[in-house]
Amino acid sequence: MSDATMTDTGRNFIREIVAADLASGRHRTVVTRFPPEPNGYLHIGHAKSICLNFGIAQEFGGRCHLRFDDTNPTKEEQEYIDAIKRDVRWLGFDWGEHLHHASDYFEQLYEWAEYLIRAGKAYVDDQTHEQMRANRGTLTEPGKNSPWRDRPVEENLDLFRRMRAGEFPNGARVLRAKIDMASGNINLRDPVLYRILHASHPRTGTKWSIYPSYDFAHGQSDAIERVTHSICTLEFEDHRPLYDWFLENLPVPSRPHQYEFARLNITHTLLSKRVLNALVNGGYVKGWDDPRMPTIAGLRRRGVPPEAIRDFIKRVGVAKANSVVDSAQLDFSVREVLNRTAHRRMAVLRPLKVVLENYPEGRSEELEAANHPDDAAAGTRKIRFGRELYIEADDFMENPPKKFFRLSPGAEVRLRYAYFIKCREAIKNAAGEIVELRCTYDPATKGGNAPDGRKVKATMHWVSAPDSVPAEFRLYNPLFNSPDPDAANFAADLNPNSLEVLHGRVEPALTGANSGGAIQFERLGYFCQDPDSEPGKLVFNRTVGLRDTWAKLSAAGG
RNA sequence: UGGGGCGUAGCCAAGUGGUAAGGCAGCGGAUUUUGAUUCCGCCAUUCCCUGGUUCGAAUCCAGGCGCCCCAGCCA
Repeated sequence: MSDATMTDTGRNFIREIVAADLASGRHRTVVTRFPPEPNGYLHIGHAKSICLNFGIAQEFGGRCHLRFDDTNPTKEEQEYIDAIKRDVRWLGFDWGEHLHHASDYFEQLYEWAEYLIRAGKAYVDDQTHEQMRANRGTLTEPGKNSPWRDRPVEENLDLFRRMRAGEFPNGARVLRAKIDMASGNINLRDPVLYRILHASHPRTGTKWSIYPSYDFAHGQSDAIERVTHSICTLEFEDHRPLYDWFLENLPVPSRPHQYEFARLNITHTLLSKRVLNALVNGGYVKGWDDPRMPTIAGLRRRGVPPEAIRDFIKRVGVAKANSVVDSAQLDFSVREVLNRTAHRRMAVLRPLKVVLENYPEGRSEELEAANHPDDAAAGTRKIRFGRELYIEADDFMENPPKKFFRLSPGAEVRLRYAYFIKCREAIKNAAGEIVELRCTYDPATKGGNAPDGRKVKATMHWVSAPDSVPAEFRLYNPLFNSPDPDAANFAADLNPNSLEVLHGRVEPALTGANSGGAIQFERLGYFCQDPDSEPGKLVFNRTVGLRDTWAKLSAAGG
């Protein structure tokens, strides 16, 4: 199934705007852009913007640019630029020739700043940071004009050029637009266009000692690139009048328009670069790609396929209402893709030894197992069966409750692809813990069917004791205890049990065969071999579990 | 009487004057060599509230209420 044939439930009002603009002839081709600031790794919230921007361009035969909004060199790093490019590609999108940077336009932006000065629409302000803040007014009171607001054009030009030349220290002066200090929209109270920053930029080095603000760079960059639809999140709604003001007062080559949508929120997940940064720097996780992280890199390492992320984004829709999507929704999309594609293998997370007393010692045999129950093309593999096996400890209960239909004393179950077995006795150690099961097998049931037609209620997974290999299983729980943690004190909501490590066993067929995609350990869920595990050591990250109605029944006490 | 947005089921989300789509979650049931998958069925007499207009309102009008964003020389 391709993305196009997947259920697309959510409405997307932006797609409708684009379709209407194309139909009316307002635009001949649609041009969008994904404009990250390279100050951190991309997370699944960014995936919404990426899928939206690239998706719309794709759908309408237009193009989508990748543009780094690199106007603040104090926060930006090359590592992030590289990671962002890698993640966008991995998600399945291609910007073609259109890799751009706001810094590509620094010279043009500077010229436009002088243009505004000459038009009497911008001025150099000598006020201190504190004075500016004090004169900005409040949410309910208007601001006051700066004493420097009516400085002559020539003086503004001279000062601005000297700012560029690096004559003044950080913070000494700024260039401001002359709009309206009494506006109800605070963005229009003479916003800052340029500030002095003696900092080295990842791309322009030390060439500049002044840098444009987001507001002065964004819309003009869109115009230079002939972006038609500049799609951003809701918090920029207030900036739209300013975005438009620049485009109307500058000789820009095209007239883009800004549209806003609600950002993505997911339960048990914090999607803010500030918090993710703190998690990495505070050592709460191993890095930006820790499988517990909601970053694209973390999800990838966990084994989430890009198709699942695209499907998830498509399902949640694009609207303007603030919302929090249930993480079960993401799990569903992951399972949806993995169920179709992941090969099946058997494994035990908590091994319990089973000895088949009537199976001849020293003998073993080879059985055939399907790699995928619904896809014969996935082929089969051979697995070894013998007298000593391991089953999942959870699959045995000495005193089973009603409706437990796996192994218990006297009960008969099927070992998948193998034989029916019956439990005779549970052996315990001095502490009273069950350490081994003595069972018998029915040789007539080879392959898993009884010639006399008798049925069993359960089919269990297993591995051969001598032939299986040890493996480490990492089970990831939500990083946060609270469904909706407070970003202000995320540390208080951190879940100390976000990582659980188990030492179990897997089929040897797994060794080396699994680099890349996730596999399903039958009944245990989907796992991905950790790309960073030591050579020769098998480490599996749990991508997502299976729906487990038995777990629900027992949790409910049923 | 600062400005800008948003309120449809437990969670997302369509619907824009003709009698409440779809998905997730949940709940029943069938099939099943994964308690998975798949398949069937159920799940809003009502759309934040109150009035009004209309034959007819989630949709239009008026007035309320609630939530989010904005006072960086961050983006």
